[in-house]
Amino acid sequence: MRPDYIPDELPHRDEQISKISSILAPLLRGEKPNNIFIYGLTGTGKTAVVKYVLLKFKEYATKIGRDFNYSYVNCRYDDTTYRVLAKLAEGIGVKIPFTGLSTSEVFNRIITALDSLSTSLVVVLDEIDFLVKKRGDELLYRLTRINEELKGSKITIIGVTNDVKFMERLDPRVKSSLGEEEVIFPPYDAIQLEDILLHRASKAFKPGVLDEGVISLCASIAAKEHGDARRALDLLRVSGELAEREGASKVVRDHVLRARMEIERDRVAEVIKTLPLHGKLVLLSLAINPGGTTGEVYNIYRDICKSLAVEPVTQRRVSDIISELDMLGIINTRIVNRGRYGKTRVINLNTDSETLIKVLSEERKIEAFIKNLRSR
DNA sequence: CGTCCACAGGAATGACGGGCGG
DNA sequence: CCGCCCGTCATTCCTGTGGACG
Repeated sequence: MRPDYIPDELPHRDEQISKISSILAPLLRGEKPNNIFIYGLTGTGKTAVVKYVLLKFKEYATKIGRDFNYSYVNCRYDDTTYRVLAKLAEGIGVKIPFTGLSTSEVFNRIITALDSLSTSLVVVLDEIDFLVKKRGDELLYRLTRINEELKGSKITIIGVTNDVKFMERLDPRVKSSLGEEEVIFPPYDAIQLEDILLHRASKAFKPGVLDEGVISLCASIAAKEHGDARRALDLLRVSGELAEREGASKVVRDHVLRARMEIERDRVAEVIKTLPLHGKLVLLSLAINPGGTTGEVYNIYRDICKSLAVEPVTQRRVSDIISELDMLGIINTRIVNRGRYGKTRVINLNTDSETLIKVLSEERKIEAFIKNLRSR
């Protein structure tokens, strides 16, 4: 049930699998496939499909004696030019020290190795938007042009992202090269999610331990949250863990509902932990006064700052903090025009305010303030 | 029909701390 | 190893805006 598990069957992704396969087919004839750009929201199976297809290709290629190599790089974790290149080198069996070389030296070593190997290298750049956001598209540009320098081998790039606007930020030359082929992964609907869950559950759970309706409940909850299969699987897994912890003989619907709460609380707690102090204070103001406008929230925020003897930030900054909280999915904002009474944002919580306050009270500075608040 | 409210949100700039690269 | 650069948080100043009100 873990998110990094790659199943041997991927329901409802046949279309994407066959499309990617046909794009990569030239590999089996020893030719260079087009570069591929893959787009889809989180939990739509992008990574699993790409890994799956490459695995199958590798198996088959080995069998028919048409070998090729591939490297998988997750740019969220390997977010420097050096580390991406090192991963890439790893894919063709070139050892690169974890530090000490200049990037151009690594580049040269890769080129030399590729020339002598005369193979095809497929590079998967997962969450490629992270790389570009941090380093720009220079590396991408060089990678797309590398084939011109190579004699023996060819490189194919598969870029994966969930950022819609990603392509717009690219250099046009990189854009046209990377976007030779595009594959889109639509979100799953509730019925498809149910299928996926059934499929996985048959391997992870003993027959009969899942009560009736448990799977469809997980599926419908996840479908409402943008058809994210990872969320659906997490929900089922945590439900199971919850039931196990309690020594229950069956996983019932109630476990799912509680698992949902637990996941939500963990997620919120995780986000809040990394929030800067003023982010937390603004969130506290929001929890005290849900449904308020920016101005109202700012007044409450200032009061909180005063009683904590903290210097408040400007309203401009608070406005940005609210936007950030919105992006993180903790709150919901809506811009309203109230004519004579101005234009502002109405802010609603996405999470139960009690939960928020409970999590926030773990912050030392805020703890006392909340105790005080409670006693009134 | 023009005003003006209550902000949204862009641009320029700066302090600061950590990590990259030479 | 050390300086510089870059990302983050923040300020200041600013222009933009939909519609109720007079």
